[in-house]
Amino acid sequence: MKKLPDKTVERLSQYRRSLLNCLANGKKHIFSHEIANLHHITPVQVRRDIMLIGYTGTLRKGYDIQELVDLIGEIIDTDEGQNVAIIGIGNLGRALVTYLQGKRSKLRIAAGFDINKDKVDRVYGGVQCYHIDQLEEIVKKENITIAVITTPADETQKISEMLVKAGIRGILNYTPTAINVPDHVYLEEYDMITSLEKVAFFVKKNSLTV
Amino acid sequence: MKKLPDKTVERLSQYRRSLLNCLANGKKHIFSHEIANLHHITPVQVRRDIMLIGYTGTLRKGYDIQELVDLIGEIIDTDEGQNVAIIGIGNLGRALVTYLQGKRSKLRIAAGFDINKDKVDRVYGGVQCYHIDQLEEIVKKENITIAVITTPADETQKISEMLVKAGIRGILNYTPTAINVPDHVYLEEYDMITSLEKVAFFVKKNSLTV
DNA sequence: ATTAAATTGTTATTTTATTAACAAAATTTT
DNA sequence: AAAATTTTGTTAATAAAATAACAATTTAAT
Ligand SMILES: NC(=O)c1ccc[n+]([C@@H]2O[C@H](COP(=O)([O-])OP(=O)(O)OC[C@H]3O[C@@H](n4cnc5c(N)ncnc54)[C@H](O)[C@@H]3O)[C@@H](O)[C@H]2O)c1
Ligand SMILES: NC(=O)c1ccc[n+]([C@@H]2O[C@H](COP(=O)([O-])OP(=O)(O)OC[C@H]3O[C@@H](n4cnc5c(N)ncnc54)[C@H](O)[C@@H]3O)[C@@H](O)[C@H]2O)c1
Repeated sequence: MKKLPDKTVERLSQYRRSLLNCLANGKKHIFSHEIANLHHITPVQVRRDIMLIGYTGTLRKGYDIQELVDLIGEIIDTDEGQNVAIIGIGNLGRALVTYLQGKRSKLRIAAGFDINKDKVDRVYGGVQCYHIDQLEEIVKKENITIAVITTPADETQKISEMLVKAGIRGILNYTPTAINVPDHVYLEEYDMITSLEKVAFFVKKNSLTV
Repeated sequence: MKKLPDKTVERLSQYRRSLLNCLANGKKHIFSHEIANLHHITPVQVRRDIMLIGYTGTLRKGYDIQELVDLIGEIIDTDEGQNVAIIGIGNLGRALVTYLQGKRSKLRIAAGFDINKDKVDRVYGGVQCYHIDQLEEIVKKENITIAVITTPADETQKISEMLVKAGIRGILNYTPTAINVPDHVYLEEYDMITSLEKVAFFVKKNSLTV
């Protein structure tokens, strides 16, 4: 398959989320404009994305939801699934563990890591918390490929180096400190303040233009 | 000023975050390539963004950090600041309150809302939690313009309608249920699973192409 | 049986975003 | 003093993403 646009990959994940929801409600088929409505985009965008992954719906019935879900799975997921570690079992880390665990069959939260004695060796939302010193050992043992960083900001760079050294292949960084990783490690960073400030900016703009 | 590209607005927020950090470390000036390194982008992108907001650095010294921070503030913030409500004081809501409160002088977390008797009338991270029935009253009293939704997913649509009715101007939705709002309300949605799946996809892709 | 309506799939066009190119100015080196 | 270097600011070019246009097909309506 030819290279999928980044934005298409993102949207496929979003489509699957709502498609799974439809399935849960007993819905079997869906039209491009229905998907579009669920995601604030145009039906053409939806059809184009679906075209790019080589799926074909049926005229008048639309897309078979289960087939589409399966195909998106083939694109995003690996057969065996990937194991994920949460680094820093604080407020956000714990919230994430409970949110993510069990949500996707091919993403397993395999371990948490912390430095605080009170947290180490406890279980949070079904996930074992290890001491950060055991990172490399557990990453290897559990075949963890992805890490989510939710430690204090000033630990971020150090943690990211440990993760790279341990052989992690992808990092999702929720701390406000940007990090640098080698090319073979995929990095995604997100800061909630930026989302909030984006909202603030457009609210301000709208009030001015009205 | 002419319309700023969406992406520029996002980056300005990110620049400010790291610039504030530089200031805190006593740094006074910064070059475009330094900002670029902190955000995994090119120096040209940085200069272009800064050009768009009409700021001019000095050759050989770069940008005056304080001036740049102030100017970004003039763009993103309002003079009086905006008040924010967090709807749903669960795991994520509480994490957010403690994270956001006091981080930006022009964004004040003015109230939390929940439906659970145990949470109502308590204070979390300095923020008073009210019953959701008091939404409209408090939104008006505290002049709240922005809401962050962190309730269970099946409450999302109902909550968003209440928010619109209460006069909220911008919504940041962290639940996995997309919502629909009128044009005059700015909506931003984010799902952590999509970020995680994006990482998963690119990790998979990288392992294949190596 | 014909026409109209709905819907997909795909190419073409437009818009938005990023990157490249380079002139201008300040500083440093020779 | 002249040449080289560094860095900004801006326009031009390219790339990526979104939208529009429309043919093709199926079903429904007349
Ligand atoms: N709370 C939020 O909603 C939120 C939102 C966005 C970003 N963040 C960021 O996420 C990070 C975590 O936020 P939080 O509110 O959960 O903070 P927190 O203090 O509650 O949690 C941090 C956890 O990391 C652990 N830790 C510290 N050093 C460590 C190390 N070297 N190795 C492993 N674990 C270590 C601490 O023991 C603690 O359990 C912060 O950087 C924060 O800025 C938080
Ligand atoms: N926990 C995470 O890291 C995470 C990450 C991404 C998204 N989310 C989403 O964020 C939402 C909250 O997650 P959580 O883990 O904090 O859940 P939670 O159950 O801990 O918190 C939900 C809170 O909302 C309150 N609530 C319920 N109905 C309400 C109503 N009608 N009005 C006001 N408050 C109401 C509940 O009393 C509870 O306090 C969920 O939709 C979840 O899918 C969570």
